[in-house]
Amino acid sequence: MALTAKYNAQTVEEKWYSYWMEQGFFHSEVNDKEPYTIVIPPPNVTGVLHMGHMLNNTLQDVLIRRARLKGYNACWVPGTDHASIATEAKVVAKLKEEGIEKDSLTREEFLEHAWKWTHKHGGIILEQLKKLGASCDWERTKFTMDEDLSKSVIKVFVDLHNKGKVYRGYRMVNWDPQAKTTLSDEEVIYVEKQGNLYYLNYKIEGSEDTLTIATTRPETIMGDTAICINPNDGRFAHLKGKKAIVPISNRVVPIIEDEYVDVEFGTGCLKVTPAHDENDKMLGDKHNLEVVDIFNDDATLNSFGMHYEGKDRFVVRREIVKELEELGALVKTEQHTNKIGTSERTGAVIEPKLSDQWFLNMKELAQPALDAVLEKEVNLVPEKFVNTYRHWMENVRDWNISRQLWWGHQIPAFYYGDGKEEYVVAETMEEALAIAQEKSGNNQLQLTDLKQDPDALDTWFSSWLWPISVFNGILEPDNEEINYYYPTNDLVTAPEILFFWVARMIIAGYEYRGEKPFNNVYLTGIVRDKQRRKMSKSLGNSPDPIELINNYGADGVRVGMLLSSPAGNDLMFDEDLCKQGSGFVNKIWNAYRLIDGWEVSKTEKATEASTIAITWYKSKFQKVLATIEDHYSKYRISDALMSTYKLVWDDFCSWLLEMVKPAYGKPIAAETYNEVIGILENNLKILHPFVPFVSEEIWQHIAERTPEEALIVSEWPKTETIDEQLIKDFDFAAEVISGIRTIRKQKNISFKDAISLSVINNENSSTQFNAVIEKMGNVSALNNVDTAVDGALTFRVKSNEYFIPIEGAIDVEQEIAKLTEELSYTQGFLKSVQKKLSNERFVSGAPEKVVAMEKQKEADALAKIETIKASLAGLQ
RNA sequence: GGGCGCUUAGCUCAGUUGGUUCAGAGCACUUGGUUUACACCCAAGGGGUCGGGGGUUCGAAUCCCUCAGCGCCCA
Repeated sequence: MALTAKYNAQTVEEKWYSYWMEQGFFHSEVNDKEPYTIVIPPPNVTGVLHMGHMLNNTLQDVLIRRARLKGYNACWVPGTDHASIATEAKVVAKLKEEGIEKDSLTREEFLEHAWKWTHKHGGIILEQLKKLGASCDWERTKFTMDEDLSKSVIKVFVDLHNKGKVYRGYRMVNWDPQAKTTLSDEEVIYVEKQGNLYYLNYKIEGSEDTLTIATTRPETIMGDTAICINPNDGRFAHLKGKKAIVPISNRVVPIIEDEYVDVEFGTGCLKVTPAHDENDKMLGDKHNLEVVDIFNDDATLNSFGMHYEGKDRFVVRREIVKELEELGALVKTEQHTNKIGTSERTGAVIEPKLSDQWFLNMKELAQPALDAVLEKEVNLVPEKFVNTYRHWMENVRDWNISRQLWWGHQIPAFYYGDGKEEYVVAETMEEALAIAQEKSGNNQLQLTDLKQDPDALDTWFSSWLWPISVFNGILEPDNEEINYYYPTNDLVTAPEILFFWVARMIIAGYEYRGEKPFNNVYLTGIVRDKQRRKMSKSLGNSPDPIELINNYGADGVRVGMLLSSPAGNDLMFDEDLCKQGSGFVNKIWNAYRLIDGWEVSKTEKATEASTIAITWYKSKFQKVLATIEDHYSKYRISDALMSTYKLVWDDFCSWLLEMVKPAYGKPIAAETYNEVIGILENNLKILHPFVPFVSEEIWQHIAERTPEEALIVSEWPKTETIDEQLIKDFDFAAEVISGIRTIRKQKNISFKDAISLSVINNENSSTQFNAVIEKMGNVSALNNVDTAVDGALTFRVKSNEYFIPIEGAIDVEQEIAKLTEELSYTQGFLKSVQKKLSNERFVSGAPEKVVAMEKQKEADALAKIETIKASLAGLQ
C-alpha cells in the first residue's frame, strides 16, 4: 500500500478509534493482572468541551495508555455530573424562553424537563472526548444521578445523620438570589468592586445630637437593630446607654458597646443589621438584638422595606441615598473598594441570609484526610498544594449541603408535624414512617402525613463519593470490583476544585472505605490565553476544541496541549503549539515514508556506518527511555514528551536515518532495514501515549497485525543496559561533524563537494565512528596524521586537531586571528582552574571527586593550548 | 488583614543534596541550503549581571537576610 505524501489525520483517527472500540481495548474487567485505575472528573451535563477539559483528559489518556502498554489492567471510568445549580438554571432559562415559569410546574413536571434536557445535552462532552482519542471504558459510563449512585448518596446522608454528623441548623448562609438557593462557602467567589462608603447621621433619642455611621449598604438600614461603638473609644463615651433613631424607619435602637468595632474604620460607629451580615449576626447573638429580615428570596425588599417594598436591593440603594440626602441624613459619600461575594454559578452578588439548612460537621471527618496528605499516603503533585490543603483542612468549616433546588438528590428527611424537630431521616418513606411513628408515639401516622424536605443536596455531596460509587462500593461495600479497582491510582484535575471535590473525596474515602480514594492527585494548570487571561466563554477567548482537532488532528492538539504544561503551572495556550504538534506528527509520518520507500536487498551488506549507528541508537534510546521513566514517575508529562520529541526528531530522524540512509538509487541491506524497523517500533511504543493515532497507523502499515498485536495493547520497551562510553564517543564524532559543517558554511563549501579530512588524534579518540564522520561530513578520505597539514583550514575538538585542505590560498591572517582568540579563551579558562587548584582551602575542603575533575580540566586545557600554539607556529 | 508561592534568553519554562561543559530546553530570531522522506524541512549561529542589594562558603541560580514586582488561597 502506497503511503500518502501528506498525513491525513481525520480519516486515520476515525479508522483507529473505531477499531480500538470494536476490539474492546478500552474495556476492563476484573482479572489477575494488577489494576491501574483512573476515574474521570465528571464534566457537567450542562457543559461543552473547553480547553481545560482538553488538557485534563489528554493527560489522563497519556497515563492510561502508558499503563496499558506497561501491562496493567488499565481502567478509565468516564461519566458526567448532574450539576444542580448550573443545570437547573439552564432548564429554568430554557423553560422561560418557551413561556413556562418554573413556579407553574410541579416538582415532577420540572424534573421531567430536566431529564429531557440532560438526555439531550448530557453526553456531548463525552462524545467530544472520543475525538480527542480518550480511551475510556465507555461501557462503564456513569452519571451522578444514576439509580445506584443516587441510592449511594441517600444512604450516605442517612448514615451521616445517624452518626450525628449531619444536622439541621439555623445559620447565616450564602444566598444566591438569582438561583434562589444557598451556596457552600466554597461556591462564593470574592471579587473586588468599586463602591461607595456612605456616611449617615442617626439622631440620638431625647436629644438634638446625632451620631454618624459609615456603611456600604444603606439599603439595609431598615434592618438595623442597634448601633455599636467600641467601649475604649473616648470619642463616643457620651453615647453610652443611649438610643439612636434609624432614619426613614424611625426605629429606636440601642447603642451597644463591643470591642469588635474597628476604631480606625469609617467613623467608629457601626450600624448593626443582624439579619444581613455575618459579623452583625454574631453581635446580635451576643447582645440579644432583634433580627429584622428585610429581603425576599430574590433580594427585593419585603414589607419591612416600607415604601421600597418589591424593589430590588440595588435599585433601593440608589433611591434610598437620594431620600436620605433629602432628609439631610447623608453627610458625605466616599469612594470605597471592597470585596464582594458572588455566586460561582450565576455571578449574582451573594446575600447573607439566615435560614434553616442542613450541615455536615467536618472537623472529625477531615482529620484522616488531612493526615493522609501530610503523611504522603496521598501525593499532591505538585507538592506546593500540600500547604494550601493543610490550611483549608485545619480550618475546615461545617459544610452546608442543602440547596433550594429540585434538580439533584432530594434530601431524605420527612416531616410529620409542623415543629422544627418533627422530622425523621430514612432511606425510604416506609422506613421513615416506622421511625416517625416511634419518635412521635403516634401509631396513626400515615404515609400521606409525611412531607419530604423539598431541598436537594449539594452536587458535591454526590461527587465526593465518585471513586467509590462508580464501582458500587457504597451499596455493596464488598463487591469484587470495588475491592479490585479501589483505591484508584491517579486523579487528574484542576486546582480550583481541590477543596470542592478532591479534599471531600479523600474524606469520603476514609469514612466509607477506610482507605484513600487514589494514590496521586495531579493538579493541572489553568488554560489561559497569551495575555494570561483565563479562557472562558464569556470572554470569547477560547478556541473551539473540535475546530482545533479538525485543523491540527487530535494527535497534533494533544502534543500542543502538553508541550507547555508543567504540573500546577498555568498553560499559556497558543494555537501555534498545536501547529508544532501537527508538525511533529508530520515529521514522524515522513520518517516512516522514507523507510517505507527503501528498496531492501538481501544480498547487500550492511555498511560500517549503519552498523555502528544502529548500535549507538539502541544505547541512546535506552538512556532516553530511563529519562522518560523518571519524568513519568514525577508526573512531568511535558518533560516526558519533550524527551520523546527530541529523541525521535533529533536522534532518530536527523542522525540515525541520515547515517543508515542508502545512497540515491541504492538498496538498503535487509539486515539494516530490519534493525531500523525494530527501532521504529520501539519509538512508536513510547510515542503512543502522546500521539496514539499516527503511531497506530504506522504500526499497522509496517506489518499485517492481528488484533492482539495492535500497538495500543503491545508491550512497553524493556530496559536494557546503556553503553555510556559509546554514547560519549558518538557525541565526540557529532562534534567533529558539526566542525566540518561550520567550516563548510564559513568557507562556502557546498555539501555536494567532498572534502578530505586529516586528524592529529591527541585525544586517542575512538575511530569506530570514522565511517559515520565520512558519510555525514561528505569526507572522501579521513587520514590520521602526526604533524600539522599545511594550507588547510583547521578546527579542534578537545585537543584533537582537524585539517581540511582546500584549493587556493588560505586567509592566513584570518586563521591566526581565529586561533589567537581561541588560545586566549583557553588560557583564561586554565587560569581560573589553576587559581581554584592553588587554593589550599578548596583542595582540602572540596570532595575528592570535584578536585579530580578540576585537575582533568586543567590537563585538557593544557593539551589544547599546546595544539593551538603548534598550529599558530605553523602559520607564522 | 493572615498564609503560601513565584521572579533564569524576546516568549513559555527546566535547573534534584551548593561542586563536571551549569548558565540549559522548546519556540521565536539571524544566516546558508530545494533534482534524491519532510520548507510542517536540513544545517550553522546570535542571545541571559539567574528581579535589586547584602550575607554564609574554598565555591551560590541553588542556603540566609532585606527591598521591589507579580500570582494564588483564606478571611
